[in-house]
Amino acid sequence: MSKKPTLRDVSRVTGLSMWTVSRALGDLSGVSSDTRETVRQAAAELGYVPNRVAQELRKNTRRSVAVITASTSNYYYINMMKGIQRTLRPTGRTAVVADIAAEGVYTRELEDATVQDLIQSRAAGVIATLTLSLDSVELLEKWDIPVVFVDSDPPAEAAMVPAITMDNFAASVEVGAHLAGHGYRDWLFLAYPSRWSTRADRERGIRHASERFQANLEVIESENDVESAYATLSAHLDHGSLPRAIVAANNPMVHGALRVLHERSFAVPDQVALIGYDDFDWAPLLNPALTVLDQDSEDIGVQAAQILTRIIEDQIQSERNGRPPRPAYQPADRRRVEPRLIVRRSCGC
Amino acid sequence: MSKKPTLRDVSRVTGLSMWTVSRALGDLSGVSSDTRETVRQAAAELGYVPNRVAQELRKNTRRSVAVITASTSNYYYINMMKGIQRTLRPTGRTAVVADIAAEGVYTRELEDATVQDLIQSRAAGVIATLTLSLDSVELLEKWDIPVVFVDSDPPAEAAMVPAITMDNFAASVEVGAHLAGHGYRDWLFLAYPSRWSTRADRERGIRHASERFQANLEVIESENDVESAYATLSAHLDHGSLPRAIVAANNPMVHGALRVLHERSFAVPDQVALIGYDDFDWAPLLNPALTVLDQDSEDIGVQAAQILTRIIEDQIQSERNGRPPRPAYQPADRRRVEPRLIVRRSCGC
DNA sequence: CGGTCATCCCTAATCGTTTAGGAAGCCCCT
DNA sequence: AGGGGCTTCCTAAACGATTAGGGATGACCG
Repeated sequence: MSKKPTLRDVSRVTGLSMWTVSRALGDLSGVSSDTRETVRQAAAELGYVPNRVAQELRKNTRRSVAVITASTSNYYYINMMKGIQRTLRPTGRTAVVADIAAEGVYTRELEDATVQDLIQSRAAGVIATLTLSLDSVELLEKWDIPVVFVDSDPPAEAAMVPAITMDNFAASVEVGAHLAGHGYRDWLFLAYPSRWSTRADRERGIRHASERFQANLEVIESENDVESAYATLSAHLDHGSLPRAIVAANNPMVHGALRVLHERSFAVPDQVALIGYDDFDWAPLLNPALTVLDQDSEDIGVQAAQILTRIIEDQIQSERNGRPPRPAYQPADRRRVEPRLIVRRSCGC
Repeated sequence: MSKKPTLRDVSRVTGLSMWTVSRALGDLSGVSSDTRETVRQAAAELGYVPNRVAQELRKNTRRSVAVITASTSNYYYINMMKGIQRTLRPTGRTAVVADIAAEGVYTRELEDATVQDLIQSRAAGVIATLTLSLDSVELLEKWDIPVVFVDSDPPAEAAMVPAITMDNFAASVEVGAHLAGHGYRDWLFLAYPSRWSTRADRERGIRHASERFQANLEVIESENDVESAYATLSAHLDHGSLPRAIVAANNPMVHGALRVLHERSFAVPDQVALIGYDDFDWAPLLNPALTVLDQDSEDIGVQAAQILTRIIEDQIQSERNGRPPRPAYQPADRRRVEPRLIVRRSCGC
C-alpha cells in the first residue's frame, strides 16, 4: 500500500465529516446507527486502521509502562514480567523492558539516558527493579510519570514512592537459623553489589544470625552476574578454606556457586551446604534439589502493576477534572511480601 | 509540572522561531552556533524534553520492533531477546514483546488482534517466533511492516519472507544417530504441537533416523508448556512401557520430562537416556548434565535483528527517494544456522 | 404557532513537532 | 552597480487524529 488510508479518506469516501467518522468508529454518541454502519463498511473496505501515534498526541494518552532492570540474566525477573504483562493486558497498556546495564555493567550515564528516553516517549509509568538515583525519580515525577519500585527501595529522600519489597532482614535471619539448626557454624555469604538495595538487608540479616547463633561468617562480593560470581568464589576458595555452608544471595550468585562446586566436585550438602535466594523453575531438578529463600516474584509483578495502574487511572481522572495529574502515592502502596523458605535437599535436609 | 514546556515555549522564551529552535536542538544546519547555544541554554533551563510522539507523527518514523512469541515459559527465547536487544540498541529502536498466547494457549483471535495492534501503533518491524497466518503476513506487508521469522517458517505462500531457521531435519537425524550409537533401539519422541513449524522437521528427522537405525519410535504430543509435557508423559508411561531413550523436542518438553523422571526415580541415563533440544543455562548443572541439540539462539536473535534493520533502513531510503517503502526481501535473507549436539551425560556418554 | 429539546452532523481549532518555500542581509566578483 | 551565492532565520502548512462549539431538522408540548 503506497499511501495508507486515513480518517480523511474514510470521510471523503462516505461524504461525511471527520467528526462523524471519528465518533462512529470510536463508538461514541452522536451518530445514528445507520451512519455508523455506513462508516464501518467504508472503513473496512478501505482497509483503514487508525493511527495510534496521532491519537496519543491528540488525546495526550500514554501507552507503555517501562520496566527498568539491570540484569537480564536473572531469571527472577522473568516471572515478574509474566505477572506484569498479565496485569497490564486488560488495561491496554504495554510493558517494555529498559535494561540500564549495557553488556552487563550498570552505568549512571545509561540510567540517565534511559530516563530521558522514557520521558521523551511519554511513558505511562515505570516499574523499577533497582534503586534509581534521586535525580531520576524527581525528573520522572516532574513529568508526572509514576514510579513503583519492586524488590528494591526508592532513594531515601523519596520516601513516598511505592515499593514492593520483601523483609530481607528477616529472610536472612531465617536462612541463618536454618543453617544453625543443621549445626553448621562456618558460613560464607556470596553477595552482589549494594547498588541493589536488597543487598544491605540480606547481609545485615545473615550477620545478625551469625552472631545470634555464634557462627563464623565471611562475606564476599561479586558483580551481579554468573561469570563474576563464579570467578569470585573460585578465587576465594583458592585462598581460604571451604566453609560448611554457602549462602548465595540471589539467582546469579547461586548459579556461579553451583558451577564452582560442580567443577571441584564438592559433595553438596555433605561437604558443603548451599542455600540460595529466589526460587526458579529448575531448582527442584538440580542435584541436590536446591533449598531457597523465595518470594513470589510473579505476584510481586502483579501487585506492582496493579498499584501503577491505579495511580495512572487516578492521574487520568485528575486531569479530566482539571486538577494537575501529579501521581498520588499512598502510604498503603509501600508493601511487604512474606519470604518463605523452600526446603529441599541442598541445605542438608 | 502542571504544564510541560513545548517547543513553542522555547521559541517564545528565546524570541526565535520554532523553525530555528527545532533545527538548533536537532543539530541540523542553518543555525549559527551562537544561536544554537542560546537555544540549548533556554531549553535546558525550561526543562524542555521533545515529545517523541509528535515527532513520530510528523516525521512518519517508527520506533518499535515487535517480537511475537507464544510461550513465555520457554527460556530459548530469552537468549534470543538478548541478541535482539543488543543489535537494536544502536539503531535507536526498541524491542517489545507481544505474546499471542493468553494464559498459555494460542488463539487465532489473539493473533489477529495483536497484528491489528501492531499496525495501529505503526510498528517498524516484526520478528515472529512462530508461523503466522498468511492473512497476518499479508496484512503486515500491506502496511509496509517487514517481518522476519526465526526458528519457524513463513506460511508456505509467502516464500520470500526472510527466516532464520535451523536444519531441524538434519538435527533430529543427528540426535537419532547418537542414540543409535549408544545401542538404544527404543525411542520416545515428546513433541509440542505442529503450530510451531519446527515440529514437523524435527519429527521427520527422528522418524528417518529410527528407520535407518532400525529403532522403535513412538511419538507423543503435548501442549507447548511444562505442565502439559509433564502430564502427557506421565499418562503415557502409565500405560506403555519405559523407552530406552526419550527425546524431548524443546525446552518445556525437557522440563516436563525431567520432572516425571525425577518423580519416578528413574536412573538417567542408565535406565532411560534423555536428549533435549535447545541449550539453557542450567543444563550443565543438572544431574546428570543434560545432552542437548543446540542452536545458538542469541546469535539467531542478532541475525534476525540485523536483517530486519537492513530492510527498515532500505525502506527509509526508498521513501526518501520517493519510491514506495515496500519491504525489500532478498533471497539471502533466508538463512540456516547449524545445529550442534552438545554432549553431556544424560545421553549415556 | 412559538418555544424547548434531543438528535445528528459539521466547521475549524488543536495536540507538538518538522519542513517546504521564501526573505533578508552580507560578501564577493565582474 | 548588478547579480550570484551563502548563511541565517521566518511564515505557515503539514502529519492524523479528537473535540469545543454550533447549526439544522424534526418532534413534542402547551
